[in-house]
Amino acid sequence: MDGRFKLDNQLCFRLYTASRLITQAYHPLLSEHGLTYPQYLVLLVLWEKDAQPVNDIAKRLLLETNTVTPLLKRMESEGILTRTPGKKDARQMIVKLTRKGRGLQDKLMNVPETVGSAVLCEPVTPDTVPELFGMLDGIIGQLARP
Amino acid sequence: MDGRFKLDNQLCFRLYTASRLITQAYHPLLSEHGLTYPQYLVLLVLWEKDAQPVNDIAKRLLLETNTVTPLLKRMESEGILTRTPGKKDARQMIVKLTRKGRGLQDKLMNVPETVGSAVLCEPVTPDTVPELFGMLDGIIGQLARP
DNA sequence: TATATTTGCATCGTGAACGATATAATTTAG
DNA sequence: CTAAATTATATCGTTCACGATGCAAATATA
Repeated sequence: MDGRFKLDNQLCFRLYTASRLITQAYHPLLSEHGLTYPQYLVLLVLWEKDAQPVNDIAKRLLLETNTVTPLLKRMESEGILTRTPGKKDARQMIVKLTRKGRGLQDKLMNVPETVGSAVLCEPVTPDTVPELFGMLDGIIGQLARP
Repeated sequence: MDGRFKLDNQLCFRLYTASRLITQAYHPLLSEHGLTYPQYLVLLVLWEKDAQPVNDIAKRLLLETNTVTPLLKRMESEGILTRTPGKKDARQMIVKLTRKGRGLQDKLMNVPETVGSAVLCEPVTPDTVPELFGMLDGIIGQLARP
């Protein structure tokens, strides 16, 4: 018996599962405001810097525009943001938060801490989280296509 | 400025991205054999123990049956496995690999190592991987609903 | 042994991901 | 100044995830 195919030896399965479970932890907090987790990520990007073209948002999230475009259109129809053609470059769609989109920040103020504390456990503490960040950043840097 | 909403401070975004990127790394290796990554996970489960009911497979992968059922039906139509009603309990569908499903193990023999080595980087080495495993298992154990 | 509850699986609808492809605007070359 | 190449975004098709719901078989309860 080789062990190379054992599920319990797979890094990817752990990442995949941990990612899914944390997303599930966000779900009740976000759906209360009509948001999904990827939509929340878009909000994080736009709260940091408003009025960005689709491409910049996609690059920041390491996603393709064919994933982000429909997501933004759903958020637009919810009145969270607007998509307007750029003036300098008519190909670009500039994405801008509405008042409602900006206002969501106040309503979600407690989300990061709620989820953060739900994740804390013996091997994952404020002390060890930087180490975890470092390893995940290493993997991401290794695999992200530039 | 608070920092709580900074994308770069989010554990979940890192997990989500790392998971997606590793799955992408599997993609060319698996699609060559007509497989997706979740289908590969099902194979890992069945290679370890063949002839399991849907529920056991779902539990092992921490997925719901409404995710696993369509996935298994696609694999069935590819001739990778069979689904037959259980004899003791007629509600259970027993999932069993075909010769083709078992044979895939040989064809995918090099996959774990290929992906594994693609992920290795400065902060993620054979020495530090157990630490990463421990932290991810901690998070999963914390969030998995029993 | 009827009836109620639980269990195992399936169906349905929605929203991602993502490869492949299309389209229009911009930039570059000739 | 055109024609070709590039860029920004969008569309399409397939496959997950997953909440909600349905249904039939099995089990528990009265």
